[in-house]
Order: sequence, then structure tokens, then C-alpha cells
Amino acid sequence: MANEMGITVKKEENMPEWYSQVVVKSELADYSVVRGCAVIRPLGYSLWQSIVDYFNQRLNKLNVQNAYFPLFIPESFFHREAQHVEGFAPEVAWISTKSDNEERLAIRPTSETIMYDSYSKWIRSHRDLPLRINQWANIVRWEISDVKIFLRSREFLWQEGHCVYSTEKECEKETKMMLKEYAKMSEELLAIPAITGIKSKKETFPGAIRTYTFESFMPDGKALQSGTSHNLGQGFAKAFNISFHGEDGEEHTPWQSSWGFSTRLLGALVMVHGDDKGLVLPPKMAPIKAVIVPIAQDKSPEVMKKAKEIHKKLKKFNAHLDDRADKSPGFKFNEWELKGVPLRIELGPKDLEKQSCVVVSRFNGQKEIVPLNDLVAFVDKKLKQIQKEMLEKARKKVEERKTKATTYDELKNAIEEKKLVLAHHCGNKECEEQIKTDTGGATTRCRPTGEDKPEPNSKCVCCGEKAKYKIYFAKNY
RNA sequence: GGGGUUAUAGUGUAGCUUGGUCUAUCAUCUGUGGUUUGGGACCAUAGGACCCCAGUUCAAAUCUGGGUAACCCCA
Repeated sequence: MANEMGITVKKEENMPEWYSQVVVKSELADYSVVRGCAVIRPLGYSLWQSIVDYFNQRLNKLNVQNAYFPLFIPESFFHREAQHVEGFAPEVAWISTKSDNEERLAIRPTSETIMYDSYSKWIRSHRDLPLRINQWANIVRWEISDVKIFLRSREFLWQEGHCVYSTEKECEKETKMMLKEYAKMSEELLAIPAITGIKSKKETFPGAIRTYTFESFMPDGKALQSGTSHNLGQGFAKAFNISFHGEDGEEHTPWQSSWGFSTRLLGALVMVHGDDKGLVLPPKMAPIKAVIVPIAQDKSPEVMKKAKEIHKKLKKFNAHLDDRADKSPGFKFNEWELKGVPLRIELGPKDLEKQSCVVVSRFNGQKEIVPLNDLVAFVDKKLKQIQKEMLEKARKKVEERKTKATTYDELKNAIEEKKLVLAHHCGNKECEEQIKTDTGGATTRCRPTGEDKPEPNSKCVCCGEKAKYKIYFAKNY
């Protein structure tokens, strides 16, 4: 039955509207009265918390420490690195409250400058390196006025890691390592296939010499930049006077990297896994991994008694017992499906007779009758299986959308067909711009890791100049 | 930057052209009581709204002007 409580549009037919409905109706997040900003509700925040917990464990293993730097950045800091100021100037929000002789302050759009000012004081010796610091923070980028919750908003949450190394080699090695960490997290935790590679010159972070990226490919044929790891070279170090005494007694300029991902990942999670009934959460992300729905609970005290028993047994999965008396089972089924809970356990009088229950998987709708005695082991196994199968399913969808283009027409057609297109490119910014114009906004995504070498004597798909590398093209979020 | 559309309970809406039983429709929602329960149950009962400011008028949700906000289209 069509009802405005549920999702009223199909994912395939109108993805922007579908996305907005899923996010709001599942209570992940909500729009706010503040223009350009969204509210992350408890369910949405718990998903972010899952990511934070996972990543903090990884950071600990990688000897990265968490810290916190000011939200405000003096205007002059931006001007120290020429490309950095040029890249961020249009989207910086400024504080207008200040006394006459005070410097104007920006609200951080990213924290390189404010952090590196401190770094210059802290780093003296090669013994102080490598320095690896991460901060969890909120970020403001003001140019955005139309909100797409998690994907585009003026304020968002992220982590930014900022490391300093004594050698170029070590810096490059760890810049790449962090990208691998991101890809691993995307696939293991979020069950989202990661496409990794190097950004083109045009898409490189302002102030960096090289940007590694992991891209997620959405079901509507658009790519989403989901995390980046930048080799900053020595530009910021020079601009912020970071130097160290080497073993040789000489003064040296260190090498730096920065890397980050944001609450955008939650947007990807919704789009990749969600369906016409709402959210679908991978078990590792779901705050509640199973919900128990008793049938005829008021008529049969036995049902409630057993349901409570099961609830206790499934505590380690943070199972939820939905014992609301004023809601029918059908209502509950729909509601928990909307919220994406991985498993639903139905328990009614008919099940009690057989000492079993019905377990339904959210992501494929599969129903299984499970003996009550085997339930805990079954749930454990099933959750692991679902986590794996969700990644496989998502990966298969991405692979189906990958294609290659050797001519400009092929490229344009493939983009039109919502593909992720691999083609030769000359590496010129002007040529990238031309492609963007001709394809209705498709941009170069990345030179895929290990697959970006051009064929001998190959030419750029657009301008016909000698190709420098192979690169993915797709429309962009 | 230019053009268009809209603004009514928590949500979605009817009413506006032609001002007057509008004491504002319907559904959902929220509270309470009861009957229900294997795919969005039902009955009873209560609650909740005309974006803001001015003007016209005996009389404004409705007409006029201004403001504000949102959405859409074009550059």
C-alpha cells in the first residue's frame, strides 16, 4: 500500500528524490532551518560513530595520535601558500566580529595552515619525525547553498591526518598507505567497492604535488570522491617555516602528507546499498543488527516470554525487541526495513509450536526458518555472510558499469549511458575542461592504481595529442 | 545575475478565480480508552494551522502593496 510513511519513489526512477526520502524518513538525518546545513540524527550519528571507532583503531596501529586544533584560522595563513589560497578562497566563511587592529579570522575549510604553524614550533630535530597527527573536526565550506544531506552541505564532519617526514620516500610511502587504509575500510566496513588512483593535475588538492583518491561509483552513474590522501611535498613546510636538524647537522625541509574522509561516506552508504524499501545497512555498520518482532504478543504470553529470552541471548548483536502493543507486525516490518536493520526475527504462536523462528535478511529478503536452539550461531554466521555478500553485490554492479573508450564519441556515449569510462588522456587541464563541457559535466576521476600506463603510441581520446596515461571519466557528485 | 511558481496543524493537502455559516476540508500524526496482531488494523474520543507587515472593506485564508522564505527554469 502506498503511504507517505514509506518511500514513495523508486530508486531507479528518481534517485535524488529517493535519496532525500530515505535519509529523512529512516531518521538518519534531517534538514535544518539554517540554510545549507543538515542535522545528523542519532541513527545517522551512530553510523558515523561506527566509522570513527573503526578508524581510531587503525590509527592506533599506525602510530597516529589524535589532537585538536582551533576552528579559526588567521587570514594571513591562507596567503602563505599561493595555490592553497587560490583553491579555497571562494568557499571560506569569515568571522566579522573583531576589534580594529585584530586580524580577520576564517572558519576552517581545512586545517593545513593552522596545524602547520604549530608544527613549525614543535619540530626541531630528525628525532621529532615522523610526526603523525589526526583530528576529528567539523569543517565549513560556504559556497554550497542547496543541501544534499551528507553529500553537500556547508558544514560537515571529517577526519584530517597531517604527517611530517624527513624523507620524500617515506612521505610518498605513507601517503599511499593511507589510501590503502581508506580503501580497506570502505570495503570491509561499509561494503562499498573502492576505486583507487591518482587525481589529474586539475583535480589535485590546492598546494599538493600529488593527490591519491578513492572513488565510489554510485548506482546512478555518478562517481563520488570519498577520501583523498595528498603528498604535499615541501611547499607547506617552506611556507610555514617547518625545518629540522638532520643527523648530518644541517637544516632540512621535511616532506608532508595530509589525508581525509568525511560524513560523505554515509551518503555513499545510503546510495550504494539502499533499495525501494529504504536503507540497507551492512551488519558491521548497523547499530542494531537484529530486530525481534513478536506476533500476537498480547494474546500469547508464551510468545513474549520466548521473545525476551531470545532478546537476552542476542545481546552481543545489540538486538532490539519491538514489543510496542499499538503497532501491528506489518507496520513494524516496514519500519525496520526502512531503517535498514540487517536481520528481522519473527516469533509467533506457529513458531513456538515448532520451537523455531523466522529470520529475514534485509538486503535480499530471504526468509529462513531457524530452530530456536541454533539461533545465536545462525545469526552470527548470517551477519558475516551478509556483510560479505553486500560487498560482492556492490562490486558486481560497479564492474558492470566499467567500460573503455578509444574514440571521443565512444567516451561521450558511454558517459551518457552512466558508465565509468577508462580512456587515454594527454594530461592537459584545458583538455579536461573541454571534456567536461562536451559531456555535460563528466570529469576525470582518477588514474587507476596499476592500470594507468598508456598503450604504446596511443593518443588522447579528446585532443589527439600523445597520451600520458589512462584515466577514468564519469559524472561527479 | 535574470525569469517563474509557491507559502494553510508535526507532515501532505482542500478552500482563494467570484471576500461573508471558514466556528477552515480530508488523510496522516499526537494523547486517551477499547477491540486487534504472520506485510503499513479498527472503533470511540480529544488535540493541533491560514508566513510577516501595511492597505482596501461593514467584513480578508481569499483582493492590493511591501517584506521574508522555499522550490523550479535559464545564464
